[in-house]
Amino acid sequence: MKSTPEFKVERITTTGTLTDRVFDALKQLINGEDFQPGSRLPSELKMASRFGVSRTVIREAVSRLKSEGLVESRQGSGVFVRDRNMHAPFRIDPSIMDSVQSVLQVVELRLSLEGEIAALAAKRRTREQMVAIKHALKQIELDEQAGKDGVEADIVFHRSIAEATGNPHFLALIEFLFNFLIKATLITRSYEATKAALSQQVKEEHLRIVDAISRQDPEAARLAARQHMEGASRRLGSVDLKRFIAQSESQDSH
Amino acid sequence: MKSTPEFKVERITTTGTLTDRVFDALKQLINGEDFQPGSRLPSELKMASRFGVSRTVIREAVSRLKSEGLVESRQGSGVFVRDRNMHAPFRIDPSIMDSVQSVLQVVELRLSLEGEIAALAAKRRTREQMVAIKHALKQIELDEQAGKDGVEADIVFHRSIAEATGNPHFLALIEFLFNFLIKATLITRSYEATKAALSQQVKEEHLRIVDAISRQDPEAARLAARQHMEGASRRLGSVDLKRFIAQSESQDSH
DNA sequence: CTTATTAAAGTTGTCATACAACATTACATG
DNA sequence: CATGTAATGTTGTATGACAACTTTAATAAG
Repeated sequence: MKSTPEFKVERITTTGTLTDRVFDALKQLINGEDFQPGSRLPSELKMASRFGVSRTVIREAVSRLKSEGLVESRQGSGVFVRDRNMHAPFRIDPSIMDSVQSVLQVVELRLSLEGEIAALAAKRRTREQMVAIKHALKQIELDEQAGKDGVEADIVFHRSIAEATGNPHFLALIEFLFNFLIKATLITRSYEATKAALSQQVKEEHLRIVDAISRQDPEAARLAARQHMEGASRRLGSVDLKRFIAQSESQDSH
Repeated sequence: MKSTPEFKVERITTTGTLTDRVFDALKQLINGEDFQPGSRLPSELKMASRFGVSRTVIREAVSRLKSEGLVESRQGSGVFVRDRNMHAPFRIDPSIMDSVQSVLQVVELRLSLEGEIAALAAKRRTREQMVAIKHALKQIELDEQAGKDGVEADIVFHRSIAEATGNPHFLALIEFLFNFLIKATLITRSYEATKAALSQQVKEEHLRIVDAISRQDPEAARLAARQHMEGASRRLGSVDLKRFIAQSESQDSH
């Protein structure tokens, strides 16, 4: 059992509750070089003293670290840094989504996945799933005609395709990525709506995907989905994103 | 502001600390149908009473829910279920990794990504990154000669390719997936090591990937990486996984 | 001296109480 | 009815106590 490394507390400067702040500080500490897997954090009382907060705050912060899979506690013994494990989640730090580059990186990840998702959907889709996909595509059109932004309908469309992969992880991951791309999707769709030619192109791209899935042609589906996402990425890149990102930030600060 | 829905507490039966158990129960409740985004959880005191635990336990559990992005608290007002947001993590439930099908589904997700990663690495890799990739490939061989299982070296190899994408999300996501596939990788490599012909095939697959990246040929890199991962998946599928999964489970129960 | 047993100290998990800071509701006044 | 004040309710934090467990230290026995 490794000894408790030297505990260096830097002044907590972030905003939020004390628990939030201690959690952030401990997380950084653990992700640093001093606390290797297996090493033991100082006792709750010592940490409370070091941070200048009550034991309650420490316990709440440590409870969160446990949820992140970063530590495990053993009653009577202490709190220990965990090895790489299946409990740690995959996250994208929301605070980085204030740069155009970061948005495009997330878009790129999604782009990579959508091609694969469409190919698998073409292989595995059931009749019912095909009906749902076609219905979702139709709903995009109905929403547009009703004057809506179409973002939710677009998400439902892509979700219906991900469901047809029969692999829940594709669905969960794409849903996860939607969270980061709602604003970007809104931007893209707004831009596409300003030009009839673009709008038509997007419809055709969607149709090509659906057609390939219907025909159960994975290669065509992959290609169509990639081309659609690449087109969307290009269209996103041709819009001045900064204005929208500034809005996004003010919205998130409530 | 929506009213607080009816609060139905089912007897907590799972193991772990009370905080763990209340957290699980609340999470299920929130993911159910009664608590829509915007709705308010009962007050801490009421939940403590309902669950038959102290307010401390509730607070610790709610602190975790906040970390999961599932709720937000407003001092003086209450705890509210959040909309879809960028704070919620992507997780794969470790408990499902006890079935062969689930392992193969995670493998499939990784398979999809590795092709895209290799293609991007071929487009973007720097000289230094190319050196690191070749070095990592050499290290696999050295580890095998030293009698090691080669799992860590294999991970380092794939990691070096993901780094060459220049997109941190691919790297982070593939690292995340490694956590679930360590055992499967061990199984595959063990099986591959039992037959000289297989072992040679894997080396050639690796070489083909590295060659394509070196030549900066994205299509060849994508194809080579997909073929390698498909081969690995087939090889994994031809092993009796159940024995190993049983072992994995007993290891995780400490 | 070595080994085994017991006691003491330390640590996490939970409970209870109190107060600060904030929000909501109820009541009184013009 | 609108406005202001008081009362009540809720989250955030601190403190103290005790239970359940682990580790270390002290003591007794061979």
